[in-house]
Amino acid sequence: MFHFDQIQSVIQQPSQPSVIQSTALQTTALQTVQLSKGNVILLKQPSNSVIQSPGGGNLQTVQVLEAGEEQESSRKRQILARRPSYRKILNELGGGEISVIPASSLQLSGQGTEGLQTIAMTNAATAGGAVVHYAPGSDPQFIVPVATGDLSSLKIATSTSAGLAQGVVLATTGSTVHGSGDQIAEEASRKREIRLMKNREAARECRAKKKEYIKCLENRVAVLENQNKALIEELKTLKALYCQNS
DNA sequence: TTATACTAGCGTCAGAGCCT
DNA sequence: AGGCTCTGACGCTAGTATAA
Repeated sequence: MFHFDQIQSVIQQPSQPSVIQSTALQTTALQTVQLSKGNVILLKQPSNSVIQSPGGGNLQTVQVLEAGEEQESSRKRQILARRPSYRKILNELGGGEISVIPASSLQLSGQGTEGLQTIAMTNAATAGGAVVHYAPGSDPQFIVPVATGDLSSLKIATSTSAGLAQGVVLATTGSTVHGSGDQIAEEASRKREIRLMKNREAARECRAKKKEYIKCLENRVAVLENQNKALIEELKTLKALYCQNS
C-alpha cells in the first residue's frame, strides 16, 4: 500500500512501461486519480510496502491493469470506498430498526467511560448482545437497535482508548428512550437525525478526499515544473554543443 | 489595542447519479 | 420509484494577519 504523498507523477502512454511485481497492491489511495490503461505511476521513493521493482532504483513504477482487470479492480475499489451506512451495519449485525438516543438523556456510571469509542450491551432482549454506535459531536447520540427493548439498566462493556471496561451500567434519565415509537413526528425526527448524521460524516470524508486530491495535483505541478526546468537546461546545453560543432 | 479582512473547517441543503 | 451516497454551494464560527 502506498500513500498519495508518494505519487510523483502519472505518465500517459509510456513507450516502454516497466512491469513490476506487486503481491498485494492496495490502490485505494488512487480513487481520485483518473487512470487509463498504459498509464504508469511513479512513486517518489522505494516504499516500505509490498511493491517490488525488478529493476530497483530510486523510482518505482506501477503499471495500470489491463482493461478487464481494471474494470473489476475499479468496481472493487468503488465498493470498498463506499462505507456502508449505519443502517446497513446494524442490519448486518441483526439489528433491524434503529433508535437514536441523545447522549444527554443518558448517564454512564462506572469506570472506563472516558474516551468512549464503542459499546456492546446485553440484556434479556438482546440475548447474544447488541452493538451501540456512539456519534460524538456537539450533540452526541447513541444509536441502538429498537429490538433491544428496555434500555434501562443494561449491562454494557465499553471499549475505550484505555482498554475494555466491564460492568458499566447504562441508565436512562429521560423518557425519550421509552416512547411509543409509533408517533409520526417522532419517527420523522429520528429519520432526519440519522440522515443529518450520515451526511455530516459524508461531508467530512468528501472534504478529506478533496484535500488529498488537491495535494496530489500540487505534487504533480511541482514535478512537472522541475521536469520543464530540466528540459530547458538540456535544450540550452544541446544548443551550445551544436553551435560549437558548426 | 481594536476593527477589518482573510482563511479553514464545519453543518446543512439541494441536486445529480447510482443501486435495488 | 424510492433510497442512498457524493459533492457543490451556502452560511456560520473561530483563528490569524494586517492596517489604523
